[in-house]
Amino acid sequence: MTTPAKPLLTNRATMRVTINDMASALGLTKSTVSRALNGYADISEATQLRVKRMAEKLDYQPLSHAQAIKTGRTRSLGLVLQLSDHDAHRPFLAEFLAGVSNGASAEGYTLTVASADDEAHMIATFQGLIADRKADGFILPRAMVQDKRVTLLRDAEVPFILFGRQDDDAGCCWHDICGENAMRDAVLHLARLGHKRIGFINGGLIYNYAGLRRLGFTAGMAAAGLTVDSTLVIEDVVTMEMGCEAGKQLLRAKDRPTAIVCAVDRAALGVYQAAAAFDLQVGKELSVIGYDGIQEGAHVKPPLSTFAVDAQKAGERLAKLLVRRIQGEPAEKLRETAPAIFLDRGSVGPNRSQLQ
Amino acid sequence: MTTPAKPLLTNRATMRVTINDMASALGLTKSTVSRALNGYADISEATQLRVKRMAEKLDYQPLSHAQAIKTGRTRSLGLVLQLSDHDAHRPFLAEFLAGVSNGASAEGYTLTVASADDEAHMIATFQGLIADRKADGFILPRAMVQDKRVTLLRDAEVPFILFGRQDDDAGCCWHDICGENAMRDAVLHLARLGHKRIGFINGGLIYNYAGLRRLGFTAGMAAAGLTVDSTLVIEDVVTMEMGCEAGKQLLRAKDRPTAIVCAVDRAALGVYQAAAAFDLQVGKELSVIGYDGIQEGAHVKPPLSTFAVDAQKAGERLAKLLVRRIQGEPAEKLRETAPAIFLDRGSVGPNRSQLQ
DNA sequence: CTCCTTGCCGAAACCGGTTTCGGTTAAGAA
DNA sequence: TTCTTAACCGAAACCGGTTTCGGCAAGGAG
Repeated sequence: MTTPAKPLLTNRATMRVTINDMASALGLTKSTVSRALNGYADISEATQLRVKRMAEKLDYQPLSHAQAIKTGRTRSLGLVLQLSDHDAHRPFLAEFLAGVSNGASAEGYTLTVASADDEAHMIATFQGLIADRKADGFILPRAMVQDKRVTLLRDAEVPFILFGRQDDDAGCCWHDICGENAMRDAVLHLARLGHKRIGFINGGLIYNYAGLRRLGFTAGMAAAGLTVDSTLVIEDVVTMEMGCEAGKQLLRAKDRPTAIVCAVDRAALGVYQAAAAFDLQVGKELSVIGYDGIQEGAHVKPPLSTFAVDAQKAGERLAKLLVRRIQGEPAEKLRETAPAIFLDRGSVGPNRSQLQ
Repeated sequence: MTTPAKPLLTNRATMRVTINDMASALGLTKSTVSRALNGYADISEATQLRVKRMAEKLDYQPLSHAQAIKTGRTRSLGLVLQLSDHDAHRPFLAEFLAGVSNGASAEGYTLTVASADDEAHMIATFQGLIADRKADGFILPRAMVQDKRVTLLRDAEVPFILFGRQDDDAGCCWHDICGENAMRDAVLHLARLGHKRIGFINGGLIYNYAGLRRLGFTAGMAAAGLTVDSTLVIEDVVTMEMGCEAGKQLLRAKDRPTAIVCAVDRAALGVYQAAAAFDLQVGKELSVIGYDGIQEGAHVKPPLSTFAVDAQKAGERLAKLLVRRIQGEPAEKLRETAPAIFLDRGSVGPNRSQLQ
């Protein structure tokens, strides 16, 4: 057995300036330099300033994984993507990732991304990343009702933040879009246009948002003085195909709805197909409102009226909040929601049915 | 000035087993343990085995950033996404990322992702990641003709791999899909169906693939015994809107093409709109072939015939090749291509024009 | 039997930081 | 003047690894 193959580069061309360089440039010891940069109280203001100026001048930045071996924190955020979940978040993935990455780097953090096929692989991935201290905290996209990630991270005492909310909220912080308000507003908007029989196609029940959006829908119906017909509510629809099926089922009803609210745009696009199968014109004979604001919605005819979520902004907020969590702020202080923006396009119109 | 806020956790619940634990469990020194695990020749086979067994038993894995401070390598791959480029790679982003992440973790590497808005931000991001040693090597998606990333990384002597190819190939390794073969085959397929006037809508000229695909198109025309009408070739089309415009321009020609080959699916979807504007039925009066295999192509009517690329597989290969590059294999040995898979769906038919 | 390798491992330095622990100096109190 | 105290910084240990160097024992050659 021979010595292993030599790496491509032992010493990289770009020689960094280390804390020792700083120390000798300043005539101080490296311990003083370190404490000055970290704002310790036992270093005089004058010295702190001198050190920080020199750091600026020499463009010194401590090597994150060098400090990590002592501090345990590596200034990086973790993000584990689950792929099996019916590509529900693929449309926003690029924006979301950009947001997270920007938010992280604005705070001096980097982003470590992993992916997992199923739940078992997922928790194994988390455990690996935690054991290797690859991330100081995690961003959990798509909060679920029974979220194993939450229990895992809570047990391991690793900071995390949810994109979505959580009922069992101990140690949970989050940033979320108020989907329930959007659903409520959708119903109210339709009611104002004279719609009375309004169908609801909900999203994936394993996700926490589904319960909230159903609540928003029923709240809207109640506020509009309408009663919810449980035969007009279909749950757990996440793809266009399923949306088409659900749409057909609703349109097949003897007292067909004049409007359908969808918890996700993909389902709404499926409803377009169902409407076509029933020779109904969307926006005239059938009103449809979606949620998500995916690009395809702008290209169908008529353009889908929907509630757009700013995935990039959400990613950025999540990253920034997680950093604050890592730095010790209590979880309860780090919970916020943002509204979805209604895009009133072509798929909604006044109720034309005889029943009105 | 007080001491900074205490971090959330000083010692995490999950106590790792360190090399010292290994050493004392084995009755060896940590230097011996380290060399045994790294396969040094001056450690006896018996001891190596004993150490490795114990590592297995105790589930010991060296902390990557602890070794990094000495070795300089942190077992992580870097990926910088550029967002401004007309969302050309967004459709595959999820699959691509999954592939990269899987390939990396199969080799014991993690993935560090960053994003950049423009070129300046991009190189700044690279420099930051390099200075902080956040990645041992980089995956460069979408090889460009003049690729600043390549020159930057070459200068910094940091390993990298291209998704795409590069003319100035010193130090470059890559994995790429043979788009030129796909374009050639598209032409040959159309020629066999009697098409003679074949238009070509090329993709973004800043990318290296555009030149290759144009070459493939002209090679196909030559092989089919057809001459290229330069008025039927439109360059630099990357969005559906631009594809629609380009399609209209082609269909406006006095001797209108009976088939159009598109270097990217988005352009092909634009051609669908153009065809609708000219009251031409795609697949009958106008044949269209795309390239990429994006999901939307399966949902339009008729379904778009296209060449699908396996983005996940590509990501996986890229990660694995990059690891080999990092471990010292010469770049020339790490260049490979894969074919795109033709999906013969509904948008291609025999030439029905009177001219045939 | 001595000398020289060779095989094998321990000791110690090192990587780039952080953090604890003292020690010195100057200022204020007695 | 002397003692105490606070302010400030250096020395050294430490984090979890890697790598160089040197030493010991066994084996082969002379």
